[in-house]
Amino acid sequence: MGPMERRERDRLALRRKILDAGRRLFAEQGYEAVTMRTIAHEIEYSPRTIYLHFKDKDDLIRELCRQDFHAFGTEMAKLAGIADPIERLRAAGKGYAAFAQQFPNHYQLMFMTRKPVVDRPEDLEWHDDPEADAYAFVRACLSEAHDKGMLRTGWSDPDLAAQVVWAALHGVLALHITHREDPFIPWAALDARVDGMIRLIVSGLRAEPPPVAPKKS
Amino acid sequence: MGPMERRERDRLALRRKILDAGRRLFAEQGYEAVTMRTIAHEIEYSPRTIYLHFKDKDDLIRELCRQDFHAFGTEMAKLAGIADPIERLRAAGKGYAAFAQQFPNHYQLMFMTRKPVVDRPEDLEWHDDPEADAYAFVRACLSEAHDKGMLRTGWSDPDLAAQVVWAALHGVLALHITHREDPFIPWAALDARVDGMIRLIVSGLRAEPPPVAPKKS
DNA sequence: CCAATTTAGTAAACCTTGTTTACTTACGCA
DNA sequence: TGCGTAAGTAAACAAGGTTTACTAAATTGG
Repeated sequence: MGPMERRERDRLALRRKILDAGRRLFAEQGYEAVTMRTIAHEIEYSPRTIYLHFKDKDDLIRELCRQDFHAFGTEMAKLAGIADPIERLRAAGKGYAAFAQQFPNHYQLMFMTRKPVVDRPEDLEWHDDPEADAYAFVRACLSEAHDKGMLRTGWSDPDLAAQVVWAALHGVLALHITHREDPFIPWAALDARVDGMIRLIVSGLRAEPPPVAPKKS
Repeated sequence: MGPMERRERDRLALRRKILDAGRRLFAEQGYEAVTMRTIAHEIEYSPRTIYLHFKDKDDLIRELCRQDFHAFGTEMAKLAGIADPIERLRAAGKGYAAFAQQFPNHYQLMFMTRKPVVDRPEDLEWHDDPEADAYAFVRACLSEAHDKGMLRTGWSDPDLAAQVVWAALHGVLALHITHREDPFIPWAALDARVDGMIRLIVSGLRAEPPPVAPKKS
């Protein structure tokens, strides 16, 4: 543990400090309201110092998103214990909406901001793992539901199904975040819209109970 | 028609010139990429001149949005001839998606940008008119469908239904616009997603054919 | 231990962009 | 003709992302 190690440790500590301050400030005030100068002031370093750790503001944001995506994916994965894939999906939808409601600025950064394409291959490696990637989780639920014959015909492509389901919920949250104060729309309560959308998704996807039920006759 | 009238005419002509240049540039390059200086240069006036017609950049944008919303609403109203309210809704969904696909920057401005609350009452007056307000159009379709018993139980609130339906489609288009180049998601074709969403909406909302059909037995 | 080099950090400047101030010009009108 | 208002401009200001040029500290090779 020579001086080199300590320096590297200090370096990482400062990097983390920048990330933590950035996350906090962004969460509180949103992307545009937080300036590099603000972050620098917050951590008591000069603005230039941030650029020793991140190429630019976008790079910093992207790193925050990366971490948040990962944490979000592992959060989703905790629902893996629910046996019924459609119930699992329902729970995932509730969790997704709760996250967006609790951290609208993070949601905005993660799902409502166009990020220039990244080419670094290492950024891709954690994907497709349902343990860490929320999209893969949803896709897996729908794939399983389809294989068990629980879906209507026409939903055999798990990617298409996952994208439609994701988009449906995203729409509710995106409209809430951008238009929540719009006086033109007589908004129903957000919870009602989220529940309504989940209801729409489930009744739109789920196959009708085959003949009815064995009890009736 | 003295000189005063001519001056007023010139004034309005310049205002329109600014709006036209702004619309064109915004449509091509998006909100952030277009600067007041760009617009000024485009119309061959000094930047200051724009401020004689619009309070600030936001005011200019808002006026563009206002016009576009109105045009969009009247476009929707052309579908009023379709008798079946659910089919009418389906056609409106297709039209909505086509607009977003053709003018993604306008769509972004109109539906994906948070606009400070406006207090001018005259900006509200054209609302609730299904002839000019796309939201009111969708709401009316769903209200009619409900009254004709075409919807499942639980969709008696036309505002909630309209907001859920709108959000579902919006989600597809918003994700397309912000994440279309995201390498993390194996996107299905946009048309497939739009059609899938419309299918999901219709099968999620429409009441099942009552006992089956009189033909079967 | 000392000098050279690398590294971390800073102050000040640069550049772009929205916006305003202070001035000029042109025109209608008495 | 001269006055006042309206249209227009150049230049400046302010904010914010980013860079340049410099300083100081620490590591390292001899």
